[in-house]
Amino acid sequence: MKEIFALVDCNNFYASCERVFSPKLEGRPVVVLSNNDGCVVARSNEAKALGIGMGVPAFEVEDVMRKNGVEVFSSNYALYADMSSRVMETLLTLAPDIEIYSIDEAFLNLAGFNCSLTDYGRKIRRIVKQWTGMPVTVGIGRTKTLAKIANRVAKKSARVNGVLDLTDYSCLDTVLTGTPVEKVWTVGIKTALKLKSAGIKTALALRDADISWVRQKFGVVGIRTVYELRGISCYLLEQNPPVKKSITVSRMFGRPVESIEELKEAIASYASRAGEKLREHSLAAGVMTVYVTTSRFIKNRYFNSHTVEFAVATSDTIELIRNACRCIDRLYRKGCAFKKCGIILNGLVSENQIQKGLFDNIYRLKSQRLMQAVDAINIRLNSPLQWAAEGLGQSWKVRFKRRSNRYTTCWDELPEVA
DNA sequence: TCTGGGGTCCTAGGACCC
DNA sequence: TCTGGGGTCCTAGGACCC
Repeated sequence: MKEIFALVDCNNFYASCERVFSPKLEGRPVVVLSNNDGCVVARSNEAKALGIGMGVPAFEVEDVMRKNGVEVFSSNYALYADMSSRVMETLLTLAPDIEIYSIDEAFLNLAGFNCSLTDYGRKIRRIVKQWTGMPVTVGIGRTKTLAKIANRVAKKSARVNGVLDLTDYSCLDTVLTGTPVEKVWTVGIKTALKLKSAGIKTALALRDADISWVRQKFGVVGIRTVYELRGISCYLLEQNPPVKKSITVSRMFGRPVESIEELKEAIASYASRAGEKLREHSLAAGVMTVYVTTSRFIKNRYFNSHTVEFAVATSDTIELIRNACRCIDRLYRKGCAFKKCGIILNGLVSENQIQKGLFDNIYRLKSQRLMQAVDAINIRLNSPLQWAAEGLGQSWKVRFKRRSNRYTTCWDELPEVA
């Protein structure tokens, strides 16, 4: 049986999450900012119409936002993650095989559905909106790449009412002609430039490009994209989330950090979070990299990193913090105004496949029990336990000046009905 | 003054082995 | 004088995704 993919994509996801619990935002321009209220990461259609671009620094659009009364929010990850799982659970009732592709997108396998796929797409839209409040768009195609293109067109064209089915679609060539090559999935900024300089400007031109030339210039990724545009599926539905290969925790600071003590507090708190993530996935890390950096936007940027290998893979927060702080001792440079630091864990292994060490002198069982106890307590507490190394004041912490309430995950912040 | 965070895959090139 | 060839593994960096 031939594959049929539907891509269900939440419209302006973060902005729509804010609207669900604040209906007065309906019809108004809404913008959500990244960590530290730095960049624009989501915009309602009204905000897009004002010319506010994706990813632009907030300070660059401050004037236009103020003049037009744009509603501005800091990122509220607790809310967005919870809304995402509500949407995904709803989709699971509408199609048995789904791949959760990102926080706001899922691929559905619609092969074998004996009905009008357009009608089914409309049903998906209606039910997701009714059950979760989230507006979504549905694009349908014979490959993931074509489903992506269908979704993009459905978002832009009011005529199709949020659903476009490109399987057996008579105007497929017209759609591909109207799709700039840089909008094709897997074609990024560099590849698009190379393609355009070779005269390939649309998805249609890429579909009809010479395959050996594509292989030579763009490798197997390029080949797959061309085949996908031709309706030959190269990317299958992946229902089981792949095993993690790395875990990163990094944040910009709320203000420049110059003292080694504060740098250590920050890295300790990221190491603590990294340990939690390891244990959430029942993993242990064999390798840890710590990096520090000053601003990307100054001339004499200082960036440095240091990697340590653990003799025995670990998920023990105390061990992570101790080693991360040692890394900071090596990386710190006096007089630098640090803007960010981070920790990357690699060499991940399942916690029941840890290779024991002959000369290991750490009492692992004890530390394991301690971590279990800490995790269990933190699940129940609103403000989690902290390690002393994380510091008390934490004035370096990221800013979230305009965060909305965590309506769905925090008892103190439930929506109120007047 | 102010510029996010967390991932994956692929490839080329070096190290190393027989 | 003359210095092979083929294979694997690992890593860093590039490119891309949301």
